Amino acid sequence: MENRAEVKRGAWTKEEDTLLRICIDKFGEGKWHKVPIRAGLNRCRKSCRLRWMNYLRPNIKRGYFTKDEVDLIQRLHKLLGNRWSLIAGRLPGRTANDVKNFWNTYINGKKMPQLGAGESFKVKTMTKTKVVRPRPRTFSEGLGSSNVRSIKNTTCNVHSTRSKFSQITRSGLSESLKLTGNPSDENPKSNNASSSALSSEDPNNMNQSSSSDEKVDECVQWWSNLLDITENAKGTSILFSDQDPVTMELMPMTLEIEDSRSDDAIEDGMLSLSSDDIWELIGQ
DNA sequence: AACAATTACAACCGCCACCAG
DNA sequence: GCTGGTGGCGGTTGTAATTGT
Repeated sequence: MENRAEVKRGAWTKEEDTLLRICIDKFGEGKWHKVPIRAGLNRCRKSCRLRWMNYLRPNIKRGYFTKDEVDLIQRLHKLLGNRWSLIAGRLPGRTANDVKNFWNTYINGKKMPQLGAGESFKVKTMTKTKVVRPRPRTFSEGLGSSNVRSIKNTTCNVHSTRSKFSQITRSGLSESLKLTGNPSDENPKSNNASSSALSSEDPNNMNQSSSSDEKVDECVQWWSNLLDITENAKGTSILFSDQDPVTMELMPMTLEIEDSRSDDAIEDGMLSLSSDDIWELIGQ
């Protein structure tokens, strides 16, 4: 544990940056408690990690946010709330701190965003929206409605206008996620992999994989698909069919749906949603 | 030019989850 | 099951730079 009175605080000098960079180059990321000693820095582990993650790490993009980035931040924030690390994970080169600062400065504060050269984007006024936040939930307790029981053993098939037909199946995924709601949260070390996986995502290829190496991709696909829903909700329906009992624990959106539906909405284990339902859920 | 106010963002703090012993 | 160490996150603060008066 660091002694606050003894470690240096405040702005980093170039010399400190150099020492930290050399240390990471030599030993790699991680083992942050050893970094101050290895690097010869009189800084706490957290400070070293933060400096590296937010400033020194290669490929960090600095400067103006582009229109596309702003748009993506807004949409992801609508979905995820203040889950800055998750949002930043979908913005290559941007750090969670950058995104958070940007949001607090420009969007939350209703100010104009910084734009790339030639951009004419004007950020629209944000209104309070219903955020679909992933939270670990179980069907067996707490909710207690008949609907919960009726769709307890389900998987989720998502039909969207763009992806034609996408099936989200997460067999094996629950193991890696330990049955909690947020893929990236539960596996933070996969964030980089998630970002890279997104670059090659194929919205038409959402089928499950049994390989453990591809679990991260499935996590990404889950979020991608959810985002897809928000973009293409017109004419979208979500259907539940009998399968995989753990799947629903990873589907907070369906839980939201479930909570608000009447018994009539479910027929033969299937729940259909109109586009209005979807828009309501995502706060449009 | 001097000072005040505002902006931008780096850095810190406290908390939480996970894991090993 | 408990505890301490660690990594990671979101909220908040500090402060240098910029802008306004």
